Amino acid sequence: MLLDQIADKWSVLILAALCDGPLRFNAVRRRLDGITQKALTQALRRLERNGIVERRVVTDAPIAVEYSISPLGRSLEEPFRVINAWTHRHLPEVEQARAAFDERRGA
Amino acid sequence: MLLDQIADKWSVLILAALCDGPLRFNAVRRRLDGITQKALTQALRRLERNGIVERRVVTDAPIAVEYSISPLGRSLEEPFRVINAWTHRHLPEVEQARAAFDERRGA
DNA sequence: CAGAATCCTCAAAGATACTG
DNA sequence: CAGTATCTTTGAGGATTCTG
Repeated sequence: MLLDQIADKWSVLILAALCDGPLRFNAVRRRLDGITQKALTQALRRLERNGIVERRVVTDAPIAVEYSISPLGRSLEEPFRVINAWTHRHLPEVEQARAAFDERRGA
Repeated sequence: MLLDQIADKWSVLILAALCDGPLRFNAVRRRLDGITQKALTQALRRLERNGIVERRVVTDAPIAVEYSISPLGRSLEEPFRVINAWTHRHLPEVEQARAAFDERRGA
C-alpha cells in the first residue's frame, strides 16, 4: 500500500507534531523521543517527496529549515481518523484474540 | 500503529483473497504470486493471532487447513475502503510530487 | 543548525531441505 | 497437504564522525 510509507511509526508522529504549525528540524526531533537524526531525515525526505510535508530553507545565519504539513498532508486526516476509530473500537477484541492464541500454545 | 501488522503488503492481499470465501493454505498461496511459504505462514499466523482470520483444520486425509475471515476481519472493511478512496483520489498528486522532487535533484 | 557519510550490527527475508 | 527447521543473504537501523 501507498499508505505504508506515510503511516509508519515515525511518519505518523511527525505529522502529529507538525499538525499545530511548522517546526524546524531539531524542534521536530525534540518532540520525537528516541528518534535518531538519520531516521528523522529519512522520514522527512520521504514525506517531502510524497508531497505530504513542505520544506523551506530559511537562509538566515544560523541556517534554519522549517517543515510544515501540505494541503495533501492535511487530507490524510480522514483516513487517520477512521483508523484510530477502528483501533479504539476493536483493540479489546484484538488483545483478547492474542491472549487466547498465546494461551492455546503455552506462552 | 496496530494497523501496521494487518495492513502490510501480504496481509492485505491475503484478506482480499479470503474476502470471497474460505481457502486452503496452498489455494491462498496460488493466488498470491511470489509469496514464499514461509512468508505466507508468518502472515497467516499473525492474522490468526490478532483474530483477523480463523484457522480450521479439516482432519480428512489428506489433511487440509482452511482459512477464513473472522467478523473482526470484516470490520476492517471501512478503514480499507477509506484508505483506498484516499489513494484513488490523491495518487495523482503524490506521483506529481514525486516527479517534482526527483526532478529537483537530478534523477 | 541541518544533514551527509561511514561503519557496524542484528533481525528479517529468501532458499533449501525435511516431516507428520 | 501444510507446515517446521536450518542456513544464508540482504539491508534497515543505530552510533559516530564530519561539514556547508
